[in-house]
Amino acid sequence: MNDVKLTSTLAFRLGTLGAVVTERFSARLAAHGLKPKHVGLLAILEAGTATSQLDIAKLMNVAPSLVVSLADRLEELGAVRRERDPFDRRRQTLALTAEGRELLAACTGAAAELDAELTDGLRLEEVKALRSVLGTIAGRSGLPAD
Amino acid sequence: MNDVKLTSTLAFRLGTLGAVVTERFSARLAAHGLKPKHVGLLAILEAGTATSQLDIAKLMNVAPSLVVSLADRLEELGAVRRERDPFDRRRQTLALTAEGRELLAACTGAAAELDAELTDGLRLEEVKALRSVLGTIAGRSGLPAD
DNA sequence: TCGCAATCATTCGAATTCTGAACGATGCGG
DNA sequence: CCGCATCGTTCAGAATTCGAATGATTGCGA
Repeated sequence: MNDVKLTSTLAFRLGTLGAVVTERFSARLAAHGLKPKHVGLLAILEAGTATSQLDIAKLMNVAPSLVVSLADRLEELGAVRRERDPFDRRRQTLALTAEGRELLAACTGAAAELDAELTDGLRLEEVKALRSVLGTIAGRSGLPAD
Repeated sequence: MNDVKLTSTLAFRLGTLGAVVTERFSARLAAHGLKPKHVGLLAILEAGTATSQLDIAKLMNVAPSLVVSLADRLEELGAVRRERDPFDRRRQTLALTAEGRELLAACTGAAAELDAELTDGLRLEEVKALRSVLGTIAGRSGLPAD
């Protein structure tokens, strides 16, 4: 008989740990008036992976209508400008403003702080290995790998 | 200047990856009529970490009222029996039934399958290291460490 | 022993988050 | 020019979770 513990499976652990970490990240982001998904959108814009709202929705695995409200909020904060694509006026292009870059940097800093808490006491090589393996798993799951 | 990418922070990656993995786990669980939290509850019962609903709620970082509906569902499936604690009749203790054990085993198997998909192609030592590090991070975050 | 505050489970209304089905505007092939 | 697909938007509602109110029970202090 196989007596694997549920709590030691990656599936369960990544799920629960992900929820806890997101919660903590979200708490830090609250100071900036943002939620994790807002920051995820900013990161996509900075990476240049997508600019139209529909493409962003696909990258984020999220309904296009959700991108609308995320963009609304970000525009309200001056982090993002909405521009009609002149070559296809159906498309709304989202452009990162200078404030948007600052905001993203601040939020990335918050994430880095949280990282420091999470990995406190761990050996550097362990953390590097962790990042590396999570990167490959993420990449294989359709998420950005680096 | 520090040009850390948001997507490479553990905070963000654990969050997004956790969401994706939970989604996939949830899809497999649907065949058994359960959600991840139901299975988490069953795992707590099997581990014997808590039996009263309130203690379970604390362990799961969840409102007591949510445990009620989770337990309702599990009782409905015959996976769990509700018994009044004879020494404190305010307390409802949840007891795993034989079916509950089977169900948990099946769900743990589903998680293990998912693990295999996630770690396919990775070296065994990498996976072991991943489990180990995630275990310590989880333990430090108030989650079961093994 | 009586009464009162605390504890536990439960119910229920509400907040949050997200999706999916419309709809209008725009682009494109014939 | 017309039908049809695409994109953004709106909006109703599904899903999940919490928090406050309630009732039953307990334990404690006077």
